[in-house]
Amino acid sequence: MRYWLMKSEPDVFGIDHLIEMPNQTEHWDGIRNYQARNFMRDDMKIGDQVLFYHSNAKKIGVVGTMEVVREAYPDHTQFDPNSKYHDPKSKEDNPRWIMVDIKFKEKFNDVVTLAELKEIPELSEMRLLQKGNRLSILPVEENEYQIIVELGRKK
DNA sequence: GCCAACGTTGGC
DNA sequence: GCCAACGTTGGC
Repeated sequence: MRYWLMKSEPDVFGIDHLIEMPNQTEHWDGIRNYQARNFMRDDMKIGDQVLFYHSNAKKIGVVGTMEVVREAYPDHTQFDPNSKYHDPKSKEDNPRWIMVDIKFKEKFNDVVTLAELKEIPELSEMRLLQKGNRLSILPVEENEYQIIVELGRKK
């Protein structure tokens, strides 16, 4: 089993949106970065555990956890001319972009903020905290995942 | 709103 | 293949 962190802007799709979805499950569409896509396509498996991260928010940080419930399949928004994620270069018979399905697991009482994460020595190697990181999907080490979930549950 | 740090595009 | 110009992400 692997561990991941996935970013989303709460104004667009936050953890509360996920909680309100049918079966508390939603497809993670709109990924248009090749590295992030490759993580989803090649390495993300059913049962993988995921930290839900709010970016561009009043309170930036990890807000809860989710689980992968469906592995990579084509992201339909790439073929929709009305979608902001429309990609005219992507062909139906050879889709460029894919997505996975994610199910809600747990919401912390409060955000484990980015500032807090930066202060924890054990997390100093986290990819999330490295300079210049902009990937919206990142692998997380098991111990890093455990530390963050423990912090969240104490909130 | 600013801007650093990327990633992508396209001319050559 | 190089690289300038442009676009995006995301923290502050």
